[in-house]
Amino acid sequence: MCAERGLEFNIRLHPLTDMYREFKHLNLPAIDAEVRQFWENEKIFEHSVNQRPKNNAFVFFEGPPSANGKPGIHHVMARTVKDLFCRYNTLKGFRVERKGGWDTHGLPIELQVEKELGITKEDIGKKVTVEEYNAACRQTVMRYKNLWDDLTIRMGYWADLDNPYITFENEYIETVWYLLQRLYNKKTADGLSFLYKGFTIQPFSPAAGTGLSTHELNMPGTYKEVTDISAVAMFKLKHDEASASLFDSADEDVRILAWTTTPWTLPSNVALTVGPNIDYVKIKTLSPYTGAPVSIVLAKARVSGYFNAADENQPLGDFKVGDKKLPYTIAKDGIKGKDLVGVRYQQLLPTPAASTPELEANAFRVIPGDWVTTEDGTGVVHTAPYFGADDFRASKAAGIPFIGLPNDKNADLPWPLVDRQGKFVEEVPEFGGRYVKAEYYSKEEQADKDFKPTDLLIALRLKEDNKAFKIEKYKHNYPHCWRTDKPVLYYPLDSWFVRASAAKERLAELNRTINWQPESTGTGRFGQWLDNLQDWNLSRSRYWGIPLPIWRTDDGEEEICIGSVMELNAEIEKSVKAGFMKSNPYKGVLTDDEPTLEKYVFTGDKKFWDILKSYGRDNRKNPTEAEDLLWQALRNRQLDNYKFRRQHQIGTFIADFACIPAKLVIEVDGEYHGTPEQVEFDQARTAYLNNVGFSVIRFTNQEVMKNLNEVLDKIREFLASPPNPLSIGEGEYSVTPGSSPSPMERGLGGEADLHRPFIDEVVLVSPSGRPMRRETDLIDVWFDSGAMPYAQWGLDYEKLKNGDEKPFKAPFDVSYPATFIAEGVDQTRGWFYTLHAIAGMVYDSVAFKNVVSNGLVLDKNGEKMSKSKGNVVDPFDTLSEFGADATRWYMMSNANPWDNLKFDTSGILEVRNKLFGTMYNTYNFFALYANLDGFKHDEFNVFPYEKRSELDRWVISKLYSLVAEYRAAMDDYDVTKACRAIEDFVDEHLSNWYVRLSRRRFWKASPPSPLSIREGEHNSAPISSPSLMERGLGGEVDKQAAYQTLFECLMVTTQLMASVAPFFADWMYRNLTDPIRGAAKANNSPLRHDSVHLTDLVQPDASKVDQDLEKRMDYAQRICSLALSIRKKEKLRVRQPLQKVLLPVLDEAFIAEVDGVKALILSEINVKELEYVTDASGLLKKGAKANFKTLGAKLGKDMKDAAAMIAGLTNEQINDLEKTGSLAVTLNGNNYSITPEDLVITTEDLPGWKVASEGALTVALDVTLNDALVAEGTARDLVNRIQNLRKDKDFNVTDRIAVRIERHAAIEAAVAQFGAYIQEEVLANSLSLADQVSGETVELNDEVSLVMEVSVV
RNA sequence: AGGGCUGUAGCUCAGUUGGUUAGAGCGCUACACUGAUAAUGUAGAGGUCACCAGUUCAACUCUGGUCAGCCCUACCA
Repeated sequence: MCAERGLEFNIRLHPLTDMYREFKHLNLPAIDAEVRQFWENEKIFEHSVNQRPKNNAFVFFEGPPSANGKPGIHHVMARTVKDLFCRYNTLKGFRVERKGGWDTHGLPIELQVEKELGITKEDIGKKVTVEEYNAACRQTVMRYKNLWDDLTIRMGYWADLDNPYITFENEYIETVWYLLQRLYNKKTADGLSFLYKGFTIQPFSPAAGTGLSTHELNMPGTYKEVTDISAVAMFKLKHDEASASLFDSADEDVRILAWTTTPWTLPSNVALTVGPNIDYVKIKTLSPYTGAPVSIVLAKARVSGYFNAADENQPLGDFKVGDKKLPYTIAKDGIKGKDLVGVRYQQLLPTPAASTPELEANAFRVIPGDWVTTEDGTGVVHTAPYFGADDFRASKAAGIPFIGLPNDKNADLPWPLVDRQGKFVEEVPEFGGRYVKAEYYSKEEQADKDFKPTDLLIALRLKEDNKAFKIEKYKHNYPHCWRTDKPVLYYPLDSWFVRASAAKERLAELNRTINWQPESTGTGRFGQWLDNLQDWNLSRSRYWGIPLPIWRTDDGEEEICIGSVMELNAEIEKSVKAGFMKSNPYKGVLTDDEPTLEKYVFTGDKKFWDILKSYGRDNRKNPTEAEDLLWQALRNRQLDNYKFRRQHQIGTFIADFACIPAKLVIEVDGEYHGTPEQVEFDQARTAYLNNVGFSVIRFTNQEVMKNLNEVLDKIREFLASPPNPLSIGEGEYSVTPGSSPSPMERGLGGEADLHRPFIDEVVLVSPSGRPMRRETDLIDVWFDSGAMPYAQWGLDYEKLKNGDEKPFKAPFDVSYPATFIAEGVDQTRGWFYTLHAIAGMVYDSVAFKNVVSNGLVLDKNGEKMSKSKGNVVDPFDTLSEFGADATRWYMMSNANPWDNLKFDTSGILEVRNKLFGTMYNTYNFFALYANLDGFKHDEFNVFPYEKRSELDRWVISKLYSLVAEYRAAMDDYDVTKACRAIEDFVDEHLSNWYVRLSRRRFWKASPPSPLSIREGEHNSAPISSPSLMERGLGGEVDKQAAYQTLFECLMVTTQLMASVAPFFADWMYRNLTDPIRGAAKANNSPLRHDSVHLTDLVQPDASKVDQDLEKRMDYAQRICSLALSIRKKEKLRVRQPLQKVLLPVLDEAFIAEVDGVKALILSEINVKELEYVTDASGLLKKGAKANFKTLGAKLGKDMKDAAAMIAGLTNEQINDLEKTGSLAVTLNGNNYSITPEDLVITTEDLPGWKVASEGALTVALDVTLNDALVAEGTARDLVNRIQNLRKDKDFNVTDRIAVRIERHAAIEAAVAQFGAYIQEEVLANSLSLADQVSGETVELNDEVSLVMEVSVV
């Protein structure tokens, strides 16, 4: 008996014995903790990556999270997907590097900072400086980094956290600049740059004086239902060649109707847009407000919106202004939109100051637009390009000029007629100076009884001038500025764009090579988005983000786009020479020859490790005077024989002098240490060194130079009585890079920062010698994330100088493009798009080959989780309660990752019980007996498969079918399918069939006892149920086979589970291999690895799969199920043996197949004989049903009649058909020949037997009992009762006992005939009947109770 | 508004190229088993496959439309 059995679960990393560990309970969180510790101690993650060859990479990109918010349960979901495919491919032998990353820029961070500082955007630069503001962002952005790291570790997400890329680092920013420069230099076939400045119509809040991002526009409550004044304006046509067909006579007043909900845009109207394929009509009617006769043009489908059919063809003369009935006549029908294109009209509300010849020549005409509909309005869209994005596009496409006040800098882009405060410019007649929206006036002004919104005034003007057809109030949703709560205008703003539209086709083409999971996201959401790709607006007028690296002269004539810090430096040097700048603040930043200590130390990054050393070497060569002086006194163990080192690396720092044995660091400060940043840096350094056990003594240069002896005395003093015991000798320091506070944690920026405001101070010189200033925009943070494949490595200046197309640091060359990425489906147009767009445009490549987009995590009622609803699930609580594995498995198996998950912890419980509980039980079962028998798996002495029993070979076959299925699903990135296949195997096949049927094999022959029946003698035992010999090989050999089979099942299943359930699988693996690992290591065998995550994934092995065997076993399972259901119906307990089961023969192979599993069946259903019935017996009554699949194709319309006919076939007809192989049939005059394949033949009945059937399979059971059967049943009941007593009394499994039973007629026969059997089963040395027994009273059945005495001998 | 996903048992989900008895697990009910035992097994009840039309001999499956939930993108005038 294992020493550990009976003890509570305890954590132990290394087994004390060479036995299999046994456990009392399954405790997944405890397993997590144990394995986590093991991974950390043994650096399993690092090994799992490093042991794989570099030239066999599976490339994964981490979509960086932003650490300014807390992680949620949905992150567990997303990261599980990422983690498991990385693990899976590691097991397949790939090297899977997982560089972590942090997204640090963006509006959410800025908004959070503004909230915390209590400021608005307008205050930046006033109440706080840009520098302070950005410093605050820098601090905020990593606020919850610790929580994130904790989650990463606890959920078992393997990623390199020590070495992340961080988007605010100079090196990252620089690489982004490089990419932008490539876009800038890239030209379309027409010579247009891929990075250009242009006008765009953007949401704009005049009240706040700022543009709004789409993010801001999507904030809750932004869209409000408002009532605006809408106008249908009448645009009077000019009579010319283009419009001639619309005129009946030259003096006819023909007008086009157009509807608007923003009348204030009418003075800016320059075009009318019609749908080219929409039908329009000309109607003769009267102007409703003036009564003047007019001919109007509008979409035919919209006529009913303005006219009542009853008024058609009524005399016009009857109408009086104010009448509701407006008579009309359709004067011309069948006008297509395209017929209207080119027709000119008179400007509706002219602004003389805005008039230009260009405008007169090219504006005020009808243009086409595909987006025009006839759902409302008139089917004609009033088009004012400055105030509508669609309008803007349509006008541009049609070559319509813009309208506005003359712009002397750019004649093509006149100033809008509405200014940035939302007022009409003064030059607009009648309305100049008025706010275009009523809401922009103060409450008092709006409350005035004479107050009229501008829209209304314009509408009234139109009415008066006979230019309005209909004025009415209109309710609709309109976006509002979330900050000021006032309506947003769409307004033209200067922006920098990426000309993505020019790469549209290529991007779509590249997309078709990507494997999307699910596919529909790629073809649907993403594909269609690409098909309608617009240019990418990069500009953001914010502060905390990557600055646009473009400098321009004031007139915009000369400009430069900077692609690296190296280039920036060169340009700054020129500028310094030209006198535009005093000095170069970026000197030395990021250049290879001059790495700065601060740069590398602050990033907390591993890559500086080596550089740090060389930095130290360089310092040694160029000591300061004071350092040199001190060194001369310390070197060569001069000072009390202590060995000192100079410029020595300790952790993440270079110490000026260090005495390792004494754990002392001596710093000699130069004058340059006076700046606040350096003081802070020094303090941080001291804190860090103290933290790792070093003391720091600090001297100034002066102290050393003037009083060297005093300095030396102080050092001696310290060495004499060091605060720390001299416990550590010279050797390794386990100081991990990254453990020092990094700048993001400390909020340091510094002058060499490429962010605003520092970069804004750079003024460059143009080729013609004029100053160039930076375009103040930042770039869209999405560009940051899309640039990560390149920027995570940074620029390699050597490659850059050599003109390398991809001048990025190693290992970029083997890390691009990604084999696999994963992220939430909400990233489709975010990260997925930006990755794709940049890769496609810059390198004509995909950025990723396979992508899994996962869905949302909703609460259990299917509602979105939100703080306000209070239904947010804390991932840490979940992990603590259920463990990482059950949570991960639940998330992957419950629904496809791309479907939304209704997160319900009862689902996790289910997974825990069903899968993990079953695996655990199965293992514990194995361990219990393996320990009892001293079984150890021997990798080099595997019992040949072909000699194992049917049952063993069957489960092995199932196992390797599972391996194949699993690998296929995983290779297809379909983890749900893979998980479910494993669940099915573990529960259905391994536990419920294999282990259940094998139980006896493990305990029966052991321990050896005088009374136990040798397998070979089993046939002579009174019980005639199938022997072990029949089931398998029997005896010790069979037992070894059973152990090995079960071991293999557990081991392989464990390995398959390892990707999704990494903790449990490793725990299981180690439990299974602990007793043999020593030997495995010595032999270098497959199980030598310390962790399952270091092993090689089991290969599919077709030779172990036996389809026929699986089919046989399937018969066995179905036959048993049917037989048991008969027992159930007849109320015959399974312990009661029955004499015979009958099976009608289905086909020729049937007998041979069932014979193979006959023993199993008989044992399982406790029946003595199995007999096959054939036609010849005459017992069978057959029925037939049509096989629709084969017959349907043959018969077509006659199918229904055929089905009825076949159902009516007699026994003889069916037998005939089977014998002759065909049956001629005539249906509805058509002749057909029916073959046996066209029928499904079933056995309907076996007269006189109890029958059950499923499909074609039928089972009949002989339920008659005789005395012998009853006695045997009773004997088994007795065994059962005695075993219960053994258990109640807590006897050991191996205890021998004596049994005395009260004499009773009901059991006499059983004991007389089956006494030996009973003794054998219950390990009884004696069994006797007595008149007087003192012991427990046990119910044998409803009528009989017995007293039994059971005692250990 | 457009695009996408989803809709099958009380709940969570399967359902292959269309084929006639639509499955699994959980839950529920009943029973069995009792050397895997705080386990396990068997059986039963439970369905208008969201709705409507169409194609077809035959539709959960294909087509069109409607409805509902969710996501993304959105000033349709």
